[in-house]
Amino acid sequence: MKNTFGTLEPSSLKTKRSGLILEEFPVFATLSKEHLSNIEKITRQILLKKGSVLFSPGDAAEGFYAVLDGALRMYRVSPKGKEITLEIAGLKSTFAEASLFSDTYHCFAEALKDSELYLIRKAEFLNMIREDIQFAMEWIRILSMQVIHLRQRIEELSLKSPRAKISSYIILLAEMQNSSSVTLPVHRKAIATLLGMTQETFYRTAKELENERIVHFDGQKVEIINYTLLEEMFE
Amino acid sequence: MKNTFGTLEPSSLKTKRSGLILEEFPVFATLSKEHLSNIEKITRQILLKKGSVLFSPGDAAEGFYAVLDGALRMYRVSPKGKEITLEIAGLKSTFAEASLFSDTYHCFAEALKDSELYLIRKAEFLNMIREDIQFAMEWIRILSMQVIHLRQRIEELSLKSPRAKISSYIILLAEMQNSSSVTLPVHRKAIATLLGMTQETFYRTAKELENERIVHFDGQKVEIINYTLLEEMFE
DNA sequence: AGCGCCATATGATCTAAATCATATATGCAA
DNA sequence: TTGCATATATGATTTAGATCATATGGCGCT
Repeated sequence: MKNTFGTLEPSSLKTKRSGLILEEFPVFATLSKEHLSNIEKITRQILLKKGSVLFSPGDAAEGFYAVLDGALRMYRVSPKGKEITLEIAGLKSTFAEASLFSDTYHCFAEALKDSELYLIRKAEFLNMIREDIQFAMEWIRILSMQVIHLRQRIEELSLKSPRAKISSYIILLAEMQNSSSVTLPVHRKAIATLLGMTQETFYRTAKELENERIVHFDGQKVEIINYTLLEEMFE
Repeated sequence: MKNTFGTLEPSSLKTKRSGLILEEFPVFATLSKEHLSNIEKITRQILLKKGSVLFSPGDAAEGFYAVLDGALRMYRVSPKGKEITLEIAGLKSTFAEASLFSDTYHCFAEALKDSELYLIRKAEFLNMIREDIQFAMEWIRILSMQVIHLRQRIEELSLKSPRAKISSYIILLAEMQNSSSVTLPVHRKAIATLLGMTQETFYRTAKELENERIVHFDGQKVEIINYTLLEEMFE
């Protein structure tokens, strides 16, 4: 099922772009055009077929990645073979930033859809930081924000009830996408795993929330009907 | 029970120290003596009584903290009043680093024991970074490591079975303390909460692991008897 | 020394979520 | 277009962990 590696034909790209592609990434929002353009100079485009594995634990860390199209899942495999999803990187998100200070990757990264990525090369990026204190400060800020975001994820996982977890996740998405109509980055099965529950429980609980007129699911779209009630789901 | 604030008499300090106190902090291990000494110049000593609250959500962020003695718990309170422990900061650990880029704290910090802290002042610290690219690079490395550490916590929480969580936590402690005989930073009740389970489940599961001759509990000490088996507890 | 509080500890019961089982819908591929 | 694989969906049963109850032990305070 999972290819060791897979590439797409460049011709299969939906859109041709020009200029500063990374500009649209929330994580880079505060960077100057010059910084962004400098980053884009040290990137390499990567096209991945759905199911293909980008890297595995122990692989030499080449840098970190920006998701231009598609979605990837980071996961580890326990000794007994159980997969634990660490993160889902959707559209306009970055992942594996910590690889800058590690020789190797420490988890699997697998494309959940056909995906287009930028690899931001490690050595070149570190040089950019070293030579530009302004940029270093920005990067420190970005990492600090990441720490805050991860703490939120931890909080989310600690909320034991499925409805609390799902509500928290939908609110997170709404904040990221800055809209009350959010798009699930990947299929529900993968989200269930990310939130540490079974598909069955996810579907059932989602249906409950829908019956209570708190949210409305329509394919990959989720409409938040009652934001206040949704926030109160944290028990 | 919880005081709004509480201080100890300086005379109650167990030890008088001199020189570079922060040198013994793993997180600062790679910093030069000069950097360390510069950091110590911008600290303020804080003494806290057990149960007192250092900061609450919304309080102006003064900086981050280093635990010289004692232990603190960071937690949030859900709308329904449930407390979620985000982190336990024990001896020689730091916390609230992300406050450098936030105007306010976003959780509660409560002393679980009488504690001695250094507050590392925000503005001064940011200046130190800005004026020293070497130091900035080190701080970026430290934040990156933090990101990795938080991801491990997420993985730990996703492991659903209590024995997997407890095993994972003991291994984490063993790695941090670099020994097969680890000391629990705080009482088990608090650890149970951190790991997202009830005290009862923690005690029971711990006893199981003890009966299976995998670990041995003796007060705050935990002896790892069979490291290999412990690692295999991740189901 | 004595009291009281809280951590530690364990049993009994209850319940929510996992598991097992299956059915329908949907998207992709031949 | 049909067919297969996979996502979505839901019911029945099982079970692990939460909850409730209660007991013991150790430490600090007066």
